[in-house]
Amino acid sequence: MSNNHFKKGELYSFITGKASTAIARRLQKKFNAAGLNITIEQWSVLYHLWKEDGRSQQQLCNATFRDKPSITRLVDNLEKLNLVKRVASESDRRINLIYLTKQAQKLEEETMQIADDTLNEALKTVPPERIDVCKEVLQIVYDNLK
Amino acid sequence: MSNNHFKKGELYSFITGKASTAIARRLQKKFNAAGLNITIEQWSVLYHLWKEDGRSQQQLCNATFRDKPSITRLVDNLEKLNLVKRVASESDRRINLIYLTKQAQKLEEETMQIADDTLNEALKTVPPERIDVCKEVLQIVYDNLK
DNA sequence: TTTGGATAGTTGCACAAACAACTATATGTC
DNA sequence: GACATATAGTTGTTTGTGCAACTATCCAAA
Repeated sequence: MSNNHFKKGELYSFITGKASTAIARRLQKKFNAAGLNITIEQWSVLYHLWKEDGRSQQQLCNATFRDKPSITRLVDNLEKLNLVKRVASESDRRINLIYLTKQAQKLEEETMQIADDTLNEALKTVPPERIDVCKEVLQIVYDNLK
Repeated sequence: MSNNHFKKGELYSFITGKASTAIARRLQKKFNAAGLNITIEQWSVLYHLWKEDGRSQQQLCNATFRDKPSITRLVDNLEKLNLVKRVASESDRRINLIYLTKQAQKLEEETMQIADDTLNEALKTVPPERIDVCKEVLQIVYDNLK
């Protein structure tokens, strides 16, 4: 019978995700301080396009764990910022393939460095093996619920 | 020198908080399925009022890790739902003390049970000692950045 | 070949978050 | 007491999220 392990006082942070909220806020502040005019959510879309350019919006939904309207609007805003371009698929006209602009390609290195720094700040006092356990637990949580 | 421990592929989930997003969504669905007409964010405010009723909005900001405008609007919406009432402090007229209504008091048991169930689903396959490590790491992250 | 169901994407609406600018009240110092 | 400063809360704007309803396209079965 699983772990009736959580006392009331403990469940709150898990649900509200205070840690990831804190990380995201710090990262956003660093982006702003660097004069980078993008949101964390926009960055999370770019992140997956840097890994593989030309994904469809639906693929971005799966990758970013967002629903279709959210991606529609993130892509809208990224297009306004001239960071991506929608290109209709030739083989299936329902599909938009999303491509990075040159301007967006230039952002990869700097923003990844900032993200790296942010995580090092967040985790600087945590031994690597405990980080690994934490990552694994969060992955299991995600797999259990997704 | 800290842990240059994160390879690119690993930092994404930490930043985006996929696990806590998944938990929150599942909890929201369960609230909806139970006919409970409240959001997770509203619930998180009620949560702290159940622990101690009559807190000020500023205290709720600190407790929920939200800024003042966010709390103003959450309290607005909770008031519309007849779940809390703003009462001007006698000693300091800048302060609103927020009190639960009878209707909100009735929600505590049911919603806490649902939250408990949700976390048990999320963590059912995770050994307790690993959960503890994960909680500690997340707490440290929060303390490092808050 | 038509038709019915699935899939990709968009739009409208309500709610929430972050930031800046604002009002009102309190407090400490001269 | 007057003034500067700090604190509590509100409002406006932009951005993002979740849901439902919608359009367009594809595909498979009759």
